[in-house]
Amino acid sequence: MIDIRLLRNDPEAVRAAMARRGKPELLDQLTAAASFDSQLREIALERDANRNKINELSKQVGQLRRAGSTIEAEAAMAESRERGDAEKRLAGRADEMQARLYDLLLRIPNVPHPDAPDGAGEDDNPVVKGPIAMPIAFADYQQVPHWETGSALGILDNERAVKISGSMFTMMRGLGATMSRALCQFALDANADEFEEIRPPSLVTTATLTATGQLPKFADDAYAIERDDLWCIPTAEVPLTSLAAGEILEEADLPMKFMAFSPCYRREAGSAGRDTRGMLRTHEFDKVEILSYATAEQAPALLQMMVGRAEALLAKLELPYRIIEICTGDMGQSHHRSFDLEVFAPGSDRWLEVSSVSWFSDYQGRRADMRYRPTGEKGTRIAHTLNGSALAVPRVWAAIVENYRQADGSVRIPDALLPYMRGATEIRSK
RNA sequence: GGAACGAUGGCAGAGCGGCCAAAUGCAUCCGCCUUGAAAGCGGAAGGGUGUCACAGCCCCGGGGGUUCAAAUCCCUCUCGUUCCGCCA
Repeated sequence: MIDIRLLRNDPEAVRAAMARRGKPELLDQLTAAASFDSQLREIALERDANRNKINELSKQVGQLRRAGSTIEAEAAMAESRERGDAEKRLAGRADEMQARLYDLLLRIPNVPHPDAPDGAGEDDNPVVKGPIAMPIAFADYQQVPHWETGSALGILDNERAVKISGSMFTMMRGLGATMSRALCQFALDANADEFEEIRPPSLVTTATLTATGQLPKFADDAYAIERDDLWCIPTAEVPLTSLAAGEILEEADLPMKFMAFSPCYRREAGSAGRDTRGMLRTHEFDKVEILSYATAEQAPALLQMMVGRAEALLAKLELPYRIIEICTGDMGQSHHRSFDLEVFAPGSDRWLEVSSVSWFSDYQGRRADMRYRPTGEKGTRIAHTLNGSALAVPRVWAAIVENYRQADGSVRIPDALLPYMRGATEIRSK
């Protein structure tokens, strides 16, 4: 959520920042929120004054009773009773206004960081680094889509995945399955020096999915288990962000860094027909996520650090990659500043987004009610959150199968994964 | 799924419908004492909203109700503990 006080005190600054997202309706939402807010404050003021009077009268009743002044006590009770009706009416209106304001605020996206590049959509995202390790030309034998190589080698069996679960599910077999797990282990091991490993639940409550920003606006993208009022997580970001929900942290403990392996579930409601071949877009996939809680001051350096962490994995896997920054028109709802890492897949002949690292400022922290106590200061502040995919398995798997394909149709295992492959150095058909 | 009990400040733990934002202990912070520390003594200290600052208002798991007045009574939900049932 954006800071309603900031909108109240400096509406022009918020509007100017929000305008950079290029969606005029957002400005209308800001206007509506500001109007609800001022109405709410007006009613609350009146309600509180009335409550104060009731509280005072009630106190008097007790005192008068004890003093034996029954008649005066009766009078105070009568007056207080009358005010009770006004209290009900005012409280009802205030609650209603509060609910409307809250619901609206949940749907308003974060404001972009001043340094985030302007742009209308994904075509305007600037490349900020790379391409790195990009060959001048790819060999013919590399320009084979991973789904062809995968089924030829028996490591990808999407036909049966579809039989079992329907379209847009995938299944790896043999050394393909092993390599999938190897990628996760590799990503976890590479970050274990600084990030605490968490194995979070994959099913979460509505409140948890609201904190990160998926709800209420993007309910169609998530799998719901309605009978139990639970949701399948689309990323480990969701449970990790709510780890400290409702808590007050100490500044001395920040930044806090976590990593988690988890399955990720996505309905892909808006992308029917896209990337239907292979495993570039599936309803369920594995991912290792890294995430930090931080102060506002610590966040920018952490963002760079986390981009560096994700990059290091691609470099160690010796895949061709580049880093792009997300422009204001393409930014996700919760994002304040965001970078994507892309790997080139010569068989699919395209760049694949394999990681997204973002700073959410206090947007998620406010939704999750996650604060910290600044050392030597009174009060609390909303914690900042940052997260990123360390490694999303299927697309990296696909990129490896294409980049590492050899002239005889086999696939060499990247050196970085050798410790996790039970001695296998390549994958070839039996 | 059934039964019983429970949920109060960082933790533990009192709390008669009004004198309760809430005793006490531990932990924390600041003084005094001490060469320094411990002990001892004295003091400070919850969160939110709101205000220039006060005031005011809200918060005793969530929601609802009774009452002039609710941490306290009633209903309900959630969670926890124990026992039973089931089960990787």
